[in-house]
Formats: sequence, structure tokens, C-alpha cells
Amino acid sequence: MSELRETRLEKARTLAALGQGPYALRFEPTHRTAALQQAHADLPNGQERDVAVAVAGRVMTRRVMGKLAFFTLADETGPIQLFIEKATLAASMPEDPDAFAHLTSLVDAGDLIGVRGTLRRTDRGELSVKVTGWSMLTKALQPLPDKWHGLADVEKRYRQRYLDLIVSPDTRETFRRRALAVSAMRRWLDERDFLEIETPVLQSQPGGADARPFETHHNALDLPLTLRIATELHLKRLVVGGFERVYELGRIFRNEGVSTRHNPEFTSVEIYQAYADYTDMMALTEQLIAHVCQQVCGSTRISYQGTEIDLTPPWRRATMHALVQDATGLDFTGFSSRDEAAAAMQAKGLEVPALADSVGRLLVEAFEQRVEADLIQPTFVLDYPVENSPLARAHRSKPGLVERFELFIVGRETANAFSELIDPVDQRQRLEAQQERKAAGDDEAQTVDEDFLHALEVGMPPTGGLGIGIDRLVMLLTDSPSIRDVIAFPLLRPEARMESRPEAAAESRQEPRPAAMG
RNA sequence: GGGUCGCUAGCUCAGCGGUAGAGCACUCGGCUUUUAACCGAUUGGUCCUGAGUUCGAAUCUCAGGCGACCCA
Repeated sequence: MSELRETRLEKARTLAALGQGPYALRFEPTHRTAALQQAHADLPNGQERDVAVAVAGRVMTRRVMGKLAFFTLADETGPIQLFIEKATLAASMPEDPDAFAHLTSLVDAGDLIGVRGTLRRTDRGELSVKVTGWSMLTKALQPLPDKWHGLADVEKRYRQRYLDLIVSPDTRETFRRRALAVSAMRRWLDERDFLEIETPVLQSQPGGADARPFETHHNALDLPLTLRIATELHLKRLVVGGFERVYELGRIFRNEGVSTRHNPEFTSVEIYQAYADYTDMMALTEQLIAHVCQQVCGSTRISYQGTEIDLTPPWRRATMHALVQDATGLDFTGFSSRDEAAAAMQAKGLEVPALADSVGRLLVEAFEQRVEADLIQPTFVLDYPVENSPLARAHRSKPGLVERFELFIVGRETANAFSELIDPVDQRQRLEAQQERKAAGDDEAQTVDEDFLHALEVGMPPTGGLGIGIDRLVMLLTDSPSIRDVIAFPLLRPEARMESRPEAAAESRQEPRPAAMG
């Protein structure tokens, strides 16, 4: 099993004996490969160009034939071919008469090397570095995955993301796009005078969302703490403090299951704008997401899992009541009691969970069962029941509802926004109602945060607030079917494997490492 | 939480009750225009773990582990 590894260790020792350690200190590339490919696209087949180049990267493939060899070397920007001639190397590296043999026998696929040379486009049209010198930068002890099939094992792709990144250009592109999306979003907000302020991850009281927190403990203060489930309540305190436009883009933790749409830690951006309401936040959401999409994908029309999605504003707006009525025929404005609504739902074949104890909660149930999954194109769903939205302001004209929207794209909740509730008396009643639900057994219900209520009593301006799920947005922009495809290291159960590897342990006790042998 | 499927060589997979297999990779030999190079010869295994059925288990049964997908 460790025979491949032992072979490579032996090669590392040989390199050390030749005076070239298997782990170089540094190398100075003159170019990255994509820049070379672009700059010399005009070089005709079979021609050489006498420019001195030095490139560094990982050896991806090797083809050795007698006194000539072709390697593929890949740096972050992509691959370039190495054209390696025995005669050329012998002439250019007089200090090592066996340079060709050393290069072809001591360098394996997976090693990181640096080469110097000139350019040549082969007869078959492949731009190549005609190698006049080489050095080992890092000797790899483990082989690369199958060069043709790549890493087909999904579990291994997540567990050993470094291998996935080496062999899968698509995976590299996904994380490049994720970085682009996040920086485009920050730039857009910064340009509009939004200030990013970091708020605590460790909190003595979780709040701002209906979710179970992770629990931890501070030793010195002997204090139980939870990881934040939202940034909402602290960002609102900042608005009370006078910051009129604030946001935070960061990690949120929810102690929930894992699925293609859920990871226990995920990234959100919450944005608060004083003197604005939820209609302003709808406009902001459209503009922001369309901008990010344009920056990342070059268009606001994209394809997601074979479906065309058009993110060009304006987006469809519809109330939850209207959407439910369209899908089920049920008019929830007409029900005067929970039981009446429940009976009507059952007559239409909808499920009626016991926890849904009001007309409003049943409306949300009907929405989730019959509407949500079909909202493919971007849709703002407006005006939620007050029972499910304890931090949103009462609707200006519709009793029992709040000024809230959620944005759905490809059937997934992607953003959530309110005209924020700024009335401290109303807020206290709402949170106390939540606390009662919690006491009754709903462990996702919220609690009363006295300091937050005190902040509201100091006075919070009318404010629009918005939260966007970054991971789900990036899934959309990278055509990724699972949230794990857009999180570099998603949560997985630890693998029961080789806690003690006899050969590795014995080696570190008995043998000096190859680097120490030079 | 429930269901379905998967786990065999470093990688990708076949084998489905009767000697553990292929391609690639590795090692050795040959080869100056290859690009999944090619030709020849080797090497490589806790068939996820444990128990059971059987003369005999990678294969059948049960339990467990890890994962994927679907449902709640």
C-alpha cells in the first residue's frame, strides 16, 4: 500500500544526494502559463521563439520517449507543455550531465517543479517551454487521482478538497467565482456608503432567527455561550447608535441537519438602511444581485441546472396570499378560525401539522407545500403573517400581516427582508409570545433580549433590513446543485481512518526526513 | 428521523456462492513530436467493520460505520 510512497521517498533521497533537496526554498517564475499562452498565440507550429521564460507548477502528465519527453505543467492559471530534449538539456546544464535522466526518472506526476527555457510550438500545435534547466520545488509523496477520470468519488472530493482543486478546473472556477461574488458585493455596498462592522460570533443569548444554536463555554468567565444564528440584533443596535447604513458579511452557525441546501455553518450578508422600508430593500436586492451576477457571469441571464434564469430587474412581486390562492384555490383571507383553514387544507390534500396553530401559520404551510418549489424565476413573496415574523413591522394596511418579503429563485429562499419593527412595546410583546412558544416545546422559537429592547427604547430610526444567503446565491451563479459544492470544506462526519499509521509513525522516529539529508 | 443506492489495488471500475480481475498509475526494458503516447514484462488486496448461514462468502442474511440522492 505504501509502496508508491516509498518509491517517491527514495527519489527524494536521491535528489538530496545529488545536492538538490526535494523541498526548494524559492523559485522566481517570469510568467504564468495563461499569460504565455495568450502572448504567444501567434507562434506558428514547429517554430521557436527565443524568449527566456521561467515557470513553476505541478506536473500533471508525463510522456517520456527515449531521448525526448513531454510533461504538462500546470500553475494556477492553467497548463503548459514542457518540451524536454536530452541533447538540449545536456548542453544547457553542463553541471549535471544526466539532467535528462534525472528529470525523467526523479520527477513524478504530482511534483511541483520550476523550469527555465525558451518557447516552441510543436508540430501538433502545442505551445511548449523548451526546457534548458529544471529544479525540484516540492516532491509529492502521494500520487494524483486518475488523470482521465479525475476524482469521481464525491465524498473524497469534499474530504480532500485539495485533490479536487488540483484535478478539477470546474471546482477551481467555482471558488474563484465565489470570491468574485463576495468582493463585488462588498464593493457595491461600500460604494453606496454602507459600512461593514463586525459583530460578535460568541453570544450569551442567541437571537435574530428561528434556529437552534451551537453551545460552547468560556472557561475564564465560566460562561455558557452560543454561536450566533444571525447578525440581526447587533446590526440593529448599530443603527440605533447612529450608523445609518451598515452591513456584515460573515459566518452564521445553526445547529441543524445537513442537506444539499444546508450546511451548519454558512455565510450571510445582512444589510440595514435607516429611513428605508421593505420596498426600498426590494429595489436594493434586485440591483445588488443583478450587479453581482453581471460581474461574476458577464450577464444577468444565466443557466442553472439546465433552466434559464433571468435576473434582469425588475423581478416578479406577489403576495403570499395570492400565490397560495393561485396554487390551491384557497383564499386564506376568508378563514375566521384555524380549524376552518385546517379543514379546507385537508380537503385539498394538504398536510396540517399540529405546530401550525393559527391561520397564518397554516398559510405558510400551504405556501411551503404548494408554491415554494415552483418559484423558479426570481420572485419577491410579500406580506407574511405576523406569527412567523417577530422582528418585522406590522403591515401599514393589512391587519395580521407584516411588511416582509422573501426572495425565491429556483425554488429556494435566497433573501429575507423587513420593514424593521422599531416599536419597543410591540417588539416586547412579540418576543414574549415567542418565549411562550419556546416554553411550550418549540426549540427554534426566539427569546426576549432585554438589552436589544432597551436599545429600541433609546430609539431606532425607521429602517429596512435585508439578509441574503451567500452560499445559495453562489450555487446559482456557479450552476452548483449542492451547497457543498460552493463551500471549500463542508461539514462531514470524521472519517474513521488511520489515526496511527505504523509506517509513518515509525519513519518519524527512526529516520531523518529527506530534507535533512542534503 | 424514514427510504433507495454505494463502499473491491494509489485512481476509475468489473466480478454477485467455487483460485481476487481489467484499464490507468507505479517498477523494469525499448522508443526524438507526444498530448488518455505507444510496445513488452512485472508489481500491487483487511473485497468498509463485525457476527451469522454454508463444505466453501467479495458475493447470501443480520447489525454497525461512512457517503450520495430522495422524502419529512
